[in-house]
Amino acid sequence: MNHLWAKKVEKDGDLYWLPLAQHLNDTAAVIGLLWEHWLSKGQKNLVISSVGDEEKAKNVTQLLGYLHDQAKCTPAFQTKKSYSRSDDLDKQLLEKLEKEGFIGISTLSLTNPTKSVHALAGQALLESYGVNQSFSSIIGGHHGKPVESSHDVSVQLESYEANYFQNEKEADPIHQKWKVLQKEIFNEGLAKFDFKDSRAIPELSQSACVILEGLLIMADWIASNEAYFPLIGIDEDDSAISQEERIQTGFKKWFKTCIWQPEDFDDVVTLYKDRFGFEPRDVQAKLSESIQQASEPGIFILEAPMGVGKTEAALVAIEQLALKTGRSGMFFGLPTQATSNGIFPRIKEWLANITEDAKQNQSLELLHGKAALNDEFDKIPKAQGIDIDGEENGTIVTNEWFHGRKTGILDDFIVGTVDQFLLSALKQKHLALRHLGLSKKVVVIDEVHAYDAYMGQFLYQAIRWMGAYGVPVVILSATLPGERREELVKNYYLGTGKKWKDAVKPDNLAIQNAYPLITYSDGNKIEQVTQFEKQEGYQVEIHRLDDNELLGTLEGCLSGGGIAGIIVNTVRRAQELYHLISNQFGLENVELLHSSFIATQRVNKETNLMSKIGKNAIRPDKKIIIGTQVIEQSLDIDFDILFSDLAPMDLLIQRIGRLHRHEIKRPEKLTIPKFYVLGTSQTFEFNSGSKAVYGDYLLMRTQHFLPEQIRIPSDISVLVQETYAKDEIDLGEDYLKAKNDQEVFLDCKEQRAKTFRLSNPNKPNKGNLIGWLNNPNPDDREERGSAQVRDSSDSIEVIVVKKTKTGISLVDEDNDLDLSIDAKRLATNTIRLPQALSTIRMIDKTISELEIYNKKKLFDWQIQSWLKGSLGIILDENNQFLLNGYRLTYDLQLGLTYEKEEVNG
DNA sequence: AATAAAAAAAAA
Ligand SMILES: [Fe+3]
Repeated sequence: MNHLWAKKVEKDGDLYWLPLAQHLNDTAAVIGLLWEHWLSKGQKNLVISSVGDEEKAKNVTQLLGYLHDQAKCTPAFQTKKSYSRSDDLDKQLLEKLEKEGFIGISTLSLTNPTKSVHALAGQALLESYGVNQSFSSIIGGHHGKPVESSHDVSVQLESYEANYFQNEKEADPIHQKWKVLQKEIFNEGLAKFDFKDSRAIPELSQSACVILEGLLIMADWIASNEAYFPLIGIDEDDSAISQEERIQTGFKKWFKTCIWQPEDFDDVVTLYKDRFGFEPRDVQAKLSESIQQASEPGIFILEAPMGVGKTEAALVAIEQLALKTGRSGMFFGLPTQATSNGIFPRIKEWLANITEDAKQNQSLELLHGKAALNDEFDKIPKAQGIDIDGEENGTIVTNEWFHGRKTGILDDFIVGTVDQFLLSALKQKHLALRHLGLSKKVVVIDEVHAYDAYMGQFLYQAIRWMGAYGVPVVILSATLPGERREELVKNYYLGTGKKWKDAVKPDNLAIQNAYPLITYSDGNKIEQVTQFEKQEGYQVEIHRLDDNELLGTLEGCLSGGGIAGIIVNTVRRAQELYHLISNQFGLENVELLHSSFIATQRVNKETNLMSKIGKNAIRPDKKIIIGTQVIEQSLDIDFDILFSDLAPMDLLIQRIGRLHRHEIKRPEKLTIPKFYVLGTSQTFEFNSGSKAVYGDYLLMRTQHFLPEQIRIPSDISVLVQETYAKDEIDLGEDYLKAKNDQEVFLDCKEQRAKTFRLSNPNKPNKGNLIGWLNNPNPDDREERGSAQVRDSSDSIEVIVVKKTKTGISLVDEDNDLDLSIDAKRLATNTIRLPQALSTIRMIDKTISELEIYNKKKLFDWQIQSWLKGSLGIILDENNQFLLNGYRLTYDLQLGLTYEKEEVNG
C-alpha cells in the first residue's frame, strides 16, 4: 500500500504528498499519545468499563486511528483531484498506482464517486468484514456527521461497487487487487493492535462511542496539520523517515501542557486559605462538605444570594470534584460575554495559584464570540512547549491550536458563555468534539436563574448528557422555581441511566423553599442541605406608585441627598424618563444605562457606575440612575432607594438585591430600604411594553403575591415559589386567558427548542452513532426551529462611527481613525440595531441596504482581519443615519433612538 | 409598530 496517497498538495511549484500508510501510522500514534497523555481518567474509565480492560481500550482506540482512512484505499478516493488543481500531481500519483498494477486507474471515470465518501466507505468496508456497528459507526462519522441509517451503509458495496473496486466484475484481477489490499490494511491493523479477528473488536456504549469519535477527529486534525506532520516531497525516499522521531517531534509541537492532576489536599479549610487567603464561610463550607462526603457525586445546585462567595465555592468544588471523579479541567459558563470577561481575571488568579503550587503549566481559554478582543486573555503568553527534564515554573499559557472555533472547547481550563455548554445539546457537525471537551472536565454553570424556557431545554439536555459521561456539574443560581430545580437534578439523574422512580429523594424536592439551598445527587440519592447559619437579614418596604407620583416622591426622598435607582422595562421608557427627570434634577445628577449604547460606551458607563456606587465607593451626594434590565444583571451596585416597573417576582427580587446591598452610612431619610413598584394596576391592565416583554400571566401573579414588605433573604424563595406555582388563583377571566397564553407561549418555545435538540443519551449498554445527528423532521415546516441555543429572531450588530471633516472617528472622540492602527479598537464599537429593523419583514432589506452602503463607503474595512465580516454605519453631522425607512440618532447621553422617517409627497 | 437582554455563525 506504499503507493496510495492520503493527502497531496502543490506548493511553489513543488509536489508533495502524504502516503496513506504514513497518515494511518501518524494518526494511530497520535491517538495513542492522546489516550496516554491527554484523556482524563474519568473519560478513560468510561471507555474501559465498556470494553473490559485498559490495554484493550487503548488498542481499540488506536485501531480506530489506524483504520479511519482505510477507505482512502479505493478508486473513488484515489482518483480525486487535488484541491490545488495540480494536474501534474494528480497524474504522477495515479501513475504510481498504474505501475503497481492498477491498470486503467489513470483514465478511470466513475459515475458516482461522491456517493462513497471515504468515511462512509470505511464504515461499509468494516461492516463487510463483520465488524460491529459501534466501532464502524465511529469510522463512518469521523468527518463530523455519523451516517444517517444502517441502510445507507449496507447498500454501499453493491450499489457503488466500482467506487470500491474499480469495476463491477468480481472475478476481475484488478477488482480483486483492491479488495485484497483493503483487507490487508485491515489485517495489519488487527495484528498491530492485538485483535485476532474482526469479531474480537469489542462493542462500545454510546457514550464511549461519542468520546472516541471526538478523540478520533482530534487525532486526525493533529495528524493532518502540516506544521506538526509535514507532507513529503513526491520524489523523496520516504523509507528514510524515522517513524519514532516523526511522531515524537510532531506530537511535541502540539502538546504544550501536561494533564492537570488535581491536588490531593488535606482539608478544605487549608485549601480555601491557600487559594483565596480566607477560611470558607458558611455556604462555602456546606457545599464543600456535601461534596466531600458524597461517594458518587453528580450534580450540585447551589441557590444562594449574591455575596456569599458562590464563585470561590464553585472553584473549590471544581478541585474537589476533579479529584473525586478523575476529571482534568473545567468549564465555567456565564450568561454573557461581559460576565465572562468580568470573571476571567478571578479565575485566572485561582488557576495561577494552582499552577504555582503544582509547578506545572496549564492553559486557560476565554471562549466566546469576542474573546479575541479581550486584553486580559490576549496577554497570556503562548506556550513554548514542554520541558520534560527541567521543572516548569508553573504559569498560565495558551496553546494556539485551541483557538480554533471548534477546538476551543477542548482546552483544559475554560471560561466562556453558557452557549458553549448549551451547544452540546444542539445537533450540529463535529458535536463529538464538544462532548469530548466537556466530558474531560468539571462543569460549572453560573446565574442559571437567568435562562428562559428555550435555553432551559438545552440546559436540561446538556446536563443529561453530562450525567451519561459521569461529568460532575455545579449549578450556581439565585432562587429557582422548584420545578426547574427538579428538572435539573432529574435530567442529570436520568442521564446516568437510572430510573427516576428509584431515586431516593426528599418528598418536597420541588417545593422546598429554603434559601440558601443546596440540592445534590450522590449515586441514587438526592439530598438537600437547608440548614444554614441564621442570617440577620433585613426588611424591605414595598410601595406601589403611580407614574405621576414619581417626580414628587423622588423630590421628597432625595431632599437630603442619596442615590436613587429607577429600573424600567423598555429602553424607550428609560429614555423618556431620563428627559423628564434630568429636566427637573439637572443633567449632572442623572445617569442613563441600557443596552442601546455603543458597547464601549456602555462598558465605560458601567465602570463609572461601579466607581460611584459599587462596593467601597466614595458615593456622590445625590444621583438618580435610570436604566433597563441591564441594571439588575450582575452589577454589584448599591442604591439607597429603588423604583422599578412591575416585572416577574424573581426579577423584582434581583432588583431589590441592589437596594441597600452593602452596609454603609446612608442619608437620614433613606435608612429604611424602600422599593417602589411602578406600573401596577387595580384591574390588572399593564402597559403594553411590560406586557410584550414579560406577558400578562407572570405580571398578574406577581402583582397578586406582591407583599407590603419583604424580608431578605428568608421571604425570597417563598415568593418565587408562589409566583411560579401552578395553583389556581381567582383573578377572573382575563387571568385564565393569560394563563392559557402563557402555557401556549412556553409550549411553543419548548417545541421550537426540541427541533434541533440532541436526543436523550442511551442507557449505558451497547450503542453506536448511526443517526446520532439526524434532523428529526426536516420537512416539517410548522414549528420550525432554527439551529440555535437562544430563542430570538436575528438581531443586527453594527459598528458605529461618525463623520469628521477629514475622515471618520469614533462617536465619543474626534481623532480620525487610522485603520492600520485602530482596527481592533474600532471592532469593539458595536451596537445592536433596534428590533424594528430586524423583524422578519424588515431584516432582508435592512441587511442588503447595509451591505450596499458598506461596499460603497467602508470597503477598506473588509481587508482588516479585525473588521472582516462586520457592517458599519457612519453617522452624519447630526449624529444620524437613515436605514430602511428609519432615522437612527445616536446621542451620547440618550444612546440610540429611532423614528420612522417622514415620507413627504 | 414595536416594545429586555442576550450569543453565534470552517475543517482535515
Ligand atoms: Fe484522516
